Amino acid sequence: MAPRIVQPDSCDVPCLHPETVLAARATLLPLAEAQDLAAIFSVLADPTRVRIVQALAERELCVCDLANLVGMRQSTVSHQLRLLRALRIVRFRKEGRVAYYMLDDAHVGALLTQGLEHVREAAGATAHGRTEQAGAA
Amino acid sequence: MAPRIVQPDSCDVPCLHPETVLAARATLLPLAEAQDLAAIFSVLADPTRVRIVQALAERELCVCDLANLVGMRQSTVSHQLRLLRALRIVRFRKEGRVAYYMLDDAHVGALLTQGLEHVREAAGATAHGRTEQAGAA
DNA sequence: GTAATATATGTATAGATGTTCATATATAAA
DNA sequence: TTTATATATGAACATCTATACATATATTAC
Repeated sequence: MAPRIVQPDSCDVPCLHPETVLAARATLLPLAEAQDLAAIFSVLADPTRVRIVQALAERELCVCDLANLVGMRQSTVSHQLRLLRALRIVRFRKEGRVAYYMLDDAHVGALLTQGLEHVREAAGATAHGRTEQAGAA
Repeated sequence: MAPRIVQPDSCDVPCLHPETVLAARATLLPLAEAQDLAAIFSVLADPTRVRIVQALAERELCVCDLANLVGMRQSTVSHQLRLLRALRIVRFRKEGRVAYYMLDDAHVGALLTQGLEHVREAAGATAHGRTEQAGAA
């Protein structure tokens, strides 16, 4: 995300409203916190993971069932589950050689639900990347 | 996000619990919806954008002030603002040659707030990308 | 023991992303 | 008109990411 960490002493442009910036800086999220936050949202920033998380929010599923559900390779799903496990988003119980995954983070489930409401409200007016040309790009 | 769109007819692995999968498929998010959702979360999946959005949630700021605030080049901020504009997350008013940006999407602001609560609750137990190795990626 | 199978992991790769520099555009000032 | 400046945009580049294939590991069945 940060190819070249240059981060100049302050900036390359002059500050038009130094006092406003100073005030804003007082409530600016610390970088570390911004990174944590970004990390959480990154979890749901992928359609496949969104589906996995949403599916697991309703019932536990084994890996091959998940693969069938989302229509992707077992290894693909396994990689995503590893990521979700590392972030404590999901956990699993093992029964013989079958691993049953379930959600382990109510936060993320709640975020997903809230996001879903927004998408359904907006209903194509806002964040589409499909038919509409998503803004004045 | 989908380098090779292979999407086999169903899957490469057998289904251990066909009925469960069938049930899950009934409530599975349609791909389009999952993509919209992922797109929204992608907005906040970057620390710089998180900071920009959070700052603009409190007050309007011009581009160069924002650049100073987040410690990045003017062009960098401008590119991010373009993205945020395209997704209707922010809007701006122009006064002379100065562009004052402000938040234009309460949804995203709310998501950010909710996410922030979670981060502060978890307080380093969950989604860090710093000292802990946030995932064996 | 061997064979079968569910899951995990190593590696490769195409595509996406965030940042930068250089430059264009637009507006104000002289 | 010329100059200065705030913002936007084009292009390049390093890095990250999501997927796939191949294979390893673990567990059950034989």
